[in-house]
Amino acid sequence: MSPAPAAHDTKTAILDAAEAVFAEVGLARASIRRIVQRAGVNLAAVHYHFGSKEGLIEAVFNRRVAPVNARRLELLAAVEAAHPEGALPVEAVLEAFLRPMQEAREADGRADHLRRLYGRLVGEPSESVGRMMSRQFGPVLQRFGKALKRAVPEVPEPVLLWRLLFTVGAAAHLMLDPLVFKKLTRGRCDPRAGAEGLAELIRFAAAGMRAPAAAGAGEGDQEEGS
Amino acid sequence: MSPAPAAHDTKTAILDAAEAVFAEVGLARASIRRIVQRAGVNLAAVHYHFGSKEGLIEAVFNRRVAPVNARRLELLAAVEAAHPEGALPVEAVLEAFLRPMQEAREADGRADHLRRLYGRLVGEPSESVGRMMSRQFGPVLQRFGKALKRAVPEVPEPVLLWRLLFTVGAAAHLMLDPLVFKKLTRGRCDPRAGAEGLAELIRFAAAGMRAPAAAGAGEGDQEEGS
DNA sequence: GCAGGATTCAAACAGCCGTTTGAAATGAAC
DNA sequence: GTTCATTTCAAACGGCTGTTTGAATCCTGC
Repeated sequence: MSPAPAAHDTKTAILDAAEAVFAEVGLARASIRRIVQRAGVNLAAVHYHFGSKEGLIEAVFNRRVAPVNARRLELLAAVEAAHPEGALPVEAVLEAFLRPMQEAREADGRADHLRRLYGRLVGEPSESVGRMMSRQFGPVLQRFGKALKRAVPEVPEPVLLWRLLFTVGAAAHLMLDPLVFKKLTRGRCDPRAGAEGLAELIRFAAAGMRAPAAAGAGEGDQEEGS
Repeated sequence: MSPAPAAHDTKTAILDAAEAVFAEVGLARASIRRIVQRAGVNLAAVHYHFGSKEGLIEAVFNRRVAPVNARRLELLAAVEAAHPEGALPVEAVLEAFLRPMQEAREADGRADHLRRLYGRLVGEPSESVGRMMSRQFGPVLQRFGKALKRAVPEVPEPVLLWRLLFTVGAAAHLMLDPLVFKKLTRGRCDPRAGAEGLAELIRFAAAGMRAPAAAGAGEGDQEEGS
C-alpha cells in the first residue's frame, strides 16, 4: 500500500536519466536501453515502474513541466496582487510567464537538460505529448491572455493570444539548442550565458505586445478563403 | 552522363511522398517503407536514387528550403533597391524574411506539407539537419542582421540578431502545428486561415525590433557566471 | 525462522528499421 | 536484333526497438 522508499531510488534514477537522454537526442530517438544503461538499472525496470515508454515520458513531463506551469500562475498571481487595480506592467506579466523555465534550470544542478527538454517537448510530433502540452498549457494560456488584456487594454485579446504564442515559440526556440544560436551568430549570442537571453526576450516581446493592433482586427470573424 | 528523364518520375514521386511523411510524423519517425508505399515505388528505389535516408532528407531540404532562402535574399535586395539610402522600413525587411515560406505554400498545391516540414526541420535534433540548417541559414541571418541594423540603427547589431532569432522561433512555432494553436486558443487563432498569422507576426516582430536596447547592452562582452 | 508481496534480473519475444543483394525488366544505340 | 547501361523489383540481411516472461532476489510483517 504505502510506497516502499527503496523503489524510489531506481525510479528517480530512471527519471533523471530519461530526462537527460530526452534532452540530448529527442524523444523519438531516445531508446529505453540507453536510458537504463545511463541510470544503471535493469531494462525491465522501466516497464515495471512506468508501464511503457509513453508512461515514462508522461512521468518526466509531470515531474518537470507541470511544476513550471504552476509556478507561472503563482508569479502571475503575485503580479496581480501587487497591482490590484489599473494596468499591469507588461514586462512583469511576461517575466511571470518566461522566468520559471530559467528558474528551474538554475535551481537544479543538471546543467542544460531541462531547457532542451522543453524544446523537445514543444517540437515533438508525438500525439500523446501534444495532448499533455495542450491540457497543461491551455488554461495557463487563457489565464495569461486575460492578464495581458489588463496590461494592454487597447489590443484585442485574440491578438494578444497570437502574440503570446509567438513568445512561446521564441522561448522554445531559444531553449531548443543553444549551440545553433551561438554558431549562427558567430558566437555573439549565447543563450547558455545565464539570464541574458531571457532579458532580451522579455524586452522584445513586451514591445511586440504593445504594438497597435491592425485596424479592425481581432473583433470580427470574417475570413475569406475556403 | 545526361540524366534520363524517365528516372525523374520515381525520383520526384519519392521526394513528394517523403516531404509529406516528414511533415506528418517528423524526420525520425518517418520510415522509408512508409514513404515508398505512399510514392508507389519499390523500397530499394530510395537507396538507388538518394543513397541513404540522410541523402533523401538532404534532397528534400535542397528542393524546398534552399529556394526559400534564395527568395528571402531576393526580396531583401528589392527592399534595399527601393530605399538606396536612409533607413529601411522594418516591416519590409521582416516581410522579406517571413513571406517566402508563406509564398511557397500558396504556390504549391500541397496544402500544409511545406509549412509543417519547416517546423520539423527547425526542431529536429538530427545532426546532419542541423548542419544543413546552419550552412543555409548562417549567411541569410548575417545578411538580414545587417539590413535590420540599417532599419533600426539605434539598436546594436548583436541585439538585433537575438531578436531575429526570436522571430525565427516564433515563425517556426507558427508553422509547426497549427492545430495546437487553434486548440490552445479555443479556435480563436487559426494559422491555416491564410496570411493572417504572418501579418500578425510581422506587426509583433517589427515592434519588438524597435524596442530600445538595454543600457550598455550589445557592445561590451562582460558577463558574470561560471 | 518463515511466509509473501515488492522489486530486480537475464533472456528472449515479435516487429520494424535502414540497407544490401542479385536477378529481372526496361530502353536507347548501333 | 543484339548489346549495354540504366532502372526496377522481390527477398533477405543484421541490428535495434519496445515489450514480455518467469525465475531469482530483496525486504517487510509475523
